[in-house]
Amino acid sequence: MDAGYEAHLRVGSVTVDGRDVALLRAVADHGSLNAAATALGRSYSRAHSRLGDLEEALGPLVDRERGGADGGGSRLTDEGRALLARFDRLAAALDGTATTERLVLDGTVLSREGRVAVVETPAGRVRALALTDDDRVQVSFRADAVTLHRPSGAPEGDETSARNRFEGTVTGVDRAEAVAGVTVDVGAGSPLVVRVTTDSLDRLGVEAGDAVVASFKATATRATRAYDT
Amino acid sequence: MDAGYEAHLRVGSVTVDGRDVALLRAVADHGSLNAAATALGRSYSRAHSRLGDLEEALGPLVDRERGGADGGGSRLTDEGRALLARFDRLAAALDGTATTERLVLDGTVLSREGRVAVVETPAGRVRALALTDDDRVQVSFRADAVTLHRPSGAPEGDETSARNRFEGTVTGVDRAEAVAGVTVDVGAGSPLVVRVTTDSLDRLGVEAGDAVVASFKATATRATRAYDT
DNA sequence: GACCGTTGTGTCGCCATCGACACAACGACG
DNA sequence: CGTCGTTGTGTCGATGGCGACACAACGGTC
Repeated sequence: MDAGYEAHLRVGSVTVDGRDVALLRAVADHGSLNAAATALGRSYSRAHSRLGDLEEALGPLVDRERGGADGGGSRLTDEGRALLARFDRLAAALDGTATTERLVLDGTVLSREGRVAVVETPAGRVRALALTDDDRVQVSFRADAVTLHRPSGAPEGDETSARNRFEGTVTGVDRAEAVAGVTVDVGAGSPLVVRVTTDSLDRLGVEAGDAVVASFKATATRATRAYDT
Repeated sequence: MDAGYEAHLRVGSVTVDGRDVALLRAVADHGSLNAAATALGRSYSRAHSRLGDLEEALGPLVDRERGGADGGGSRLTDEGRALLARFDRLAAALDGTATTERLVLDGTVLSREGRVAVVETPAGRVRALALTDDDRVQVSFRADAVTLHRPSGAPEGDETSARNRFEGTVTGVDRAEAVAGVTVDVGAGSPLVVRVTTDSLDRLGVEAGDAVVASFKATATRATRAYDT
């Protein structure tokens, strides 16, 4: 069971999705809407009308020329390129969250203050952004939202804004291409996985068996409904 | 122009989306598939067949009983509840990234090592996960991925895994319900926004005009194509 | 002036999806 | 044994989206 998403940008009445972006990108690559549509296996007429709808809401996205020795063609405007960049950033952000592993802890809410809740979990107390009013929750946060520290250099509460902290021992290091996964036993049922660059890993000098401190921000952790019973 | 997404979980041949989850949730609330379908304005027959497709791929999701004084009814199985919890976590994660503001910096890649690139930006050098082979990139990261430090307590390079760091001065603090947005001038065109709990803010004692250090992890920052000309 | 590959329109029909509807089976309860 | 509100099926028609296709307009080039 793997997680996925479909990104879109909503502007006024239209929502531009990955399909639209693929079309624009193909226009940029092929130099004509006709070639772009056929390259994507789509009909020109549909692509044309869709592009018209997009431009009605977003302003000119492509410069079009017709006639001439080569028959004409279409190229992206600056706005069109900006839209591609914007969508790429959104896709990058979403892709990161859909594919990045998360640590999930069962817990119960002890207190709330606005959207911030203090949750008791097997690994300790955690502050999280609560998205439910239930008190039985699951607390989760991303593997790349956790920063590792040596116990000696771990920050005290008053000096940093990352006040969720677990102390634990490293159980394994999985080095991949420039990025490593460090698994830390923090006393919970499942281990905490932290994504770190291999570079950082070497500087920290962390190995299996070492004691480390893992810290992460309350605003980066979420509490959702547990749905038990 | 606001960003959005459509979450789904892919299992084998079916993809369960928000519509399916809404149906399951309605079943849990109303105690029968019939009531759930009508409550959602959907036809029973379609809801029934869709549920059958889901269960064919996922195993039993609802306990169904027919007959009896009350005519019978349906209730979620443990697997069904687990699916709801799983989807809620995914939705929470995606919702966080789609709505959380990001700082975007234009930059050029100086060097690469695997997927990790060193990028020169107006605010300084940054390590990021590169999603493109282009050298003209935009570096972006989430407002809740940045941790603030007092200059005195800011960690040195060897003691933490968060090695991207900007020094700057606070230009404003926007307190909302339990969460505050701190804007920091880091020398780039647009200011850096950091999401912090008001509690952390008070502990740090940060006010406008103060010098602070902002740190964030390379694995939490992305480099995407800039698309200029 | 003919040619060519575009852009710009409109129409037609296919196909998937979904609501609407009809009807059998079920089983506890009065 | 009849009643009732379910579950379990199937069919029909409306709707929307999209490909396929046809055809005019355009404007450099040969």
